[in-house]
Amino acid sequence: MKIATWNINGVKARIDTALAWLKEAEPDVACFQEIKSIDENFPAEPFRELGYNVETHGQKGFNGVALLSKHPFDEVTARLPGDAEDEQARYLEGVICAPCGTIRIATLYLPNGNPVDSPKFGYKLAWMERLEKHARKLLEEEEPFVLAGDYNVIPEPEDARHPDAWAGDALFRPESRSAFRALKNLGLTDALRACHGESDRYTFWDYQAGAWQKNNGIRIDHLLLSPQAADRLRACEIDSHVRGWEKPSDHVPIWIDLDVEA
DNA sequence: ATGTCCACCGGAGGTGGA
Repeated sequence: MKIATWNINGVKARIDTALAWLKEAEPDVACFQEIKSIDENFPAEPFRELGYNVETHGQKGFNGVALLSKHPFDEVTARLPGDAEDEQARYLEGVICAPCGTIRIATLYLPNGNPVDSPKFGYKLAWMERLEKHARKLLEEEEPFVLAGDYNVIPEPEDARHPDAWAGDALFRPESRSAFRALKNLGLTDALRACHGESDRYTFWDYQAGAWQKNNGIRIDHLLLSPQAADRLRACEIDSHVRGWEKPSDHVPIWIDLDVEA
């Protein structure tokens, strides 16, 4: 079963690119972030024509996440628990019913957190604490699950081409990295690092200053796996070539292959 | 030397967000 995640940076602007990639990659499940659309305006039909069931949790103008699955959904839940006041559309979790069994998959768009001297950084860290608490609860079930998305965290220096340039940025602040480590220390597996030890594997290249051409990238899109999912991890790859397409997102898809019959 | 892009509002380009 192939599960992918991709910050598409606007579904309206990216519809052709997204459809082209889905046709090429043929994931069973795709997690999208930054759809920048309300649910009513999400162009679900072209995705349905490719055989996907579509679930969205959007808001006007920015943020917004979506789940696409070739298998039917069961108990889809929007919003990360822990703050009833949080109106930002950043989390959608669904249980997928595949012939071989069920798997829980979340699409998440973790707050950027910049500038760090603003309330945005506190919001990011609070959101990460809520995510840890929620993951802790999911782990009690001892079932396969995947937390996939744009974490807006550079976990280690080797996850940036120029780590020094990110010193002080919310994506690389010790507090953000520590919160990401805390998540992993619950017993979750960073799929890319489980499959590839070497550096120079990035998922984001800024639109500015020729970052893609210079390979000035960072790794901020991650799939964290429960032990029951990690046991079945066969592969994890980054579709970097998509960054070189016409009208690209600044992020590229990253996917895993799990050893379960799709 | 940010050298960019997206969406909103409103009906041209400024603004917020990344």
